[in-house]
Amino acid sequence: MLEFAILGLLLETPMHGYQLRKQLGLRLGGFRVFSYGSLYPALRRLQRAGLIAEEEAETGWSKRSRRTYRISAEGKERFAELLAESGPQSWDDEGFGVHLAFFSRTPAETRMRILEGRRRAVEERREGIRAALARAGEQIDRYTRELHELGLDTTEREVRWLNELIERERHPGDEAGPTGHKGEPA
Amino acid sequence: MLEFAILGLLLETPMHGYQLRKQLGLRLGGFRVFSYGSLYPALRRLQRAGLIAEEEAETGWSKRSRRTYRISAEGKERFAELLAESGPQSWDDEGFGVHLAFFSRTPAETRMRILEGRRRAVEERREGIRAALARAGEQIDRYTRELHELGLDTTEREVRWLNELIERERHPGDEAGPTGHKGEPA
DNA sequence: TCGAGATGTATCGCGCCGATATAGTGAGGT
DNA sequence: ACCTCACTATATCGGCGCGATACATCTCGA
Repeated sequence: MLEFAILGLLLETPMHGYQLRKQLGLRLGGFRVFSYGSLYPALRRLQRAGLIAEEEAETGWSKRSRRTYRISAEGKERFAELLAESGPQSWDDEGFGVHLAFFSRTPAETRMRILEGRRRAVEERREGIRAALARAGEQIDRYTRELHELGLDTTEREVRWLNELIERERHPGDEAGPTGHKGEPA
Repeated sequence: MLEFAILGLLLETPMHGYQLRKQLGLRLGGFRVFSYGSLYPALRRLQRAGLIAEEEAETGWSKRSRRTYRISAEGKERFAELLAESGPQSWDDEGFGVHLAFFSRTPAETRMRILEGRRRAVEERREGIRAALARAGEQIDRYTRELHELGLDTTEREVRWLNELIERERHPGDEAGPTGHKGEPA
């Protein structure tokens, strides 16, 4: 997932590690932050695989060491492949978020599969919570119950949110309304 | 976190790994599921540390291998320590959820610190999202914006939810109303 | 001038994940 | 009577990401 995100960012512009991490945080909207302990190893993996390359330091560097990375042709291919894929890793919290960050570049068909897969995953989580809430009945810890209720509310909202996105995917061109994503009847 | 949860469950009743995992899923309401690849190593760590012990198979087992674990005196002490602690690991999604699952056993003072720490963490995430939304302005990807808006909504709700819990901690005894956790004025 | 804070790269140990292997148990169907 | 399927149960492996930590440079204002 990190590698996917790195490729996506480097596709737009070359960067070095530090910038990459900031951009990652920005693009992912704080819902996910990767640490350097993940980032640098990931960069080396990508480099070893030939998907990214270090840029030559054209400017006459005095001291300060920085390595600017640029995506390679193979990297672009790989990114396109990853973009078109959908599977369990695109449905969990993290994978979905990262995929969504590059959704404009994602083929429409894949978008649909990811959205529906995600919906299924969230519905399953919701049912899990419902089950726990029901099974535990009266004897359940008060705080746990509250947490479950929050979880229920959150998952229900996300399902509704996904339904809207899916609906819009099905009827493109209805995007006229200014951010009219609140106020649906049900 | 896993070890904390295991101790908490074993405090109630001895169990073997498989049951432990199911209970974990149930108690945590599906918001968190630990895999066996985490569970069994954790059990061995706890056993090595002397916090849990394997029960002798009293019943004349024929074949089926199962190991029933029971919490030790040291384990109980350790659990009490963990219960009373609060720190960054109690404020992230996972840590908070696990802590909450044993909140009834948690000292009131610690409950307060955890609740407030969590609120702070969620508020920070919320501000991170707001910043990303503002900074990106108009040029931001449509889907990313939607995701951020969902995240904003979710974090705002969680803050409100936390405020209610905190308020109730401050005024114990007002628990009369039946699940009246919806419909607060602000 | 000098120190704080941002920029920048890097590594280490460890916890957790997903996949996988292995196998006993119990209920239902045919 | 037999078979198969789902469930119960334990265990390991490689790999990824985390938090902590270390180190060095650059920038700007007191």
